[in-house]
Amino acid sequence: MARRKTATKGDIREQAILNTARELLGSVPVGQITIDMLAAGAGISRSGFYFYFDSKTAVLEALLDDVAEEMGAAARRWLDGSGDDPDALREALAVSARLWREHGPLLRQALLAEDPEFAEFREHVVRGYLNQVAARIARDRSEGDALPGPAPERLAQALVRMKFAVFAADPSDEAVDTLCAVVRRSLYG
Amino acid sequence: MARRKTATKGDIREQAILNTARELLGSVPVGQITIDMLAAGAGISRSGFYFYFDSKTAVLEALLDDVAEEMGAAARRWLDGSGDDPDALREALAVSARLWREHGPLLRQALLAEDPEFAEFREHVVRGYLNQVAARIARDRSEGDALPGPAPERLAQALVRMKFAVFAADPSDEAVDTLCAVVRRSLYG
DNA sequence: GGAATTATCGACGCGATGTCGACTCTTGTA
DNA sequence: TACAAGAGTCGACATCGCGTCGATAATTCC
Repeated sequence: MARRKTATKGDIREQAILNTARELLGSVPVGQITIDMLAAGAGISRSGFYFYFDSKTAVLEALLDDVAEEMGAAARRWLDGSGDDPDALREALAVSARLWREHGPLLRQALLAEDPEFAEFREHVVRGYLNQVAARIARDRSEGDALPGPAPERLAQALVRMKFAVFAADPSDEAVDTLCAVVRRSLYG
Repeated sequence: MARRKTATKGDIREQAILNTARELLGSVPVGQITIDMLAAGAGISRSGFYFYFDSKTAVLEALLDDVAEEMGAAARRWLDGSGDDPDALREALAVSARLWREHGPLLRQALLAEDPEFAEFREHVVRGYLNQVAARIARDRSEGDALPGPAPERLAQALVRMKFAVFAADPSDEAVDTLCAVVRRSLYG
């Protein structure tokens, strides 16, 4: 569905800001990225930046949006399956690890940002993910595939947060193995 | 061992700053605490603050030092034991949860601060804790108490980071139960 | 080809940080 | 006890990053 004939100048600039942010995240601690840098990278003045985004945080949020989607897609297969499915689980974790490797600074920032607006967004995303995992656990339990134990929501919270925390510190393949093992043991014994 | 006759004026002020920080942490988001507030709370001018601390971060670090010590002490009993010891484990986790309830903002801040100096301190502390847990796991394994599985260091990392992440989000008694269950299942089946 | 809309900038005011030099206490000691 | 050295304190700066405003330039659309 063609929305507009040509990308407006503004669209280009907006992308330029986003791209600059992506690049900077690779080399500069997120806390030290300044609106000046973003604007300069996009070839506009600092005050011009505000035409496109309300704040630095808004930029990060836009970036995070994309990554969060990939993250969700990566887990879909395991989430939709049932019973102990090592392959699906490992694949989901492996993709997740890759995303953490590629977007570490951004995701780490997302994980702990104090900014209320940002925090709300994060909690919303995490909450959704948590619910899906909890549902998966409840399903397995009711079908007799998974062991009884802590409430599904609680267990989901522990495992999901473990995943985030471990990948934040070390998104390696070994970490994937370890998480796989802990998750399977916690759910299926 | 009496070190000094009287606490010097400076010592008192330093404590006053620390106390002010403690109080503020209970009511103001850590990111919004300003040196002004700290100084005012201690009854000195903003520039006077710098006589005692190099920065806001230095104050937080001093506070964290204390809490970290309590945290370590809380885990000692379980760390020094061996085999599946639900009581010791639960007690360690329960005390930990209490500390998170009491010092949540500070600990959360510590968990994610970007400040390089602070981050180094944190990693040092976490690293030490990780090693102790890894040693505990290795010991249990070699004595045949714990199941084989991922390398002790890896497993320790996953479990410890899970603990931090879960308590950061929710240091409740239910969380203690859940963590207890996951840890025991991961180690002893 | 001119009115609306879109894009851009410089200048301003704000709040926080950190530094400096000067001033005032305190304290030990000659 | 006087007084020098050090401890403690402060106000005045200089700096930086943020966000806003009003003016202006570029573009699009009728």
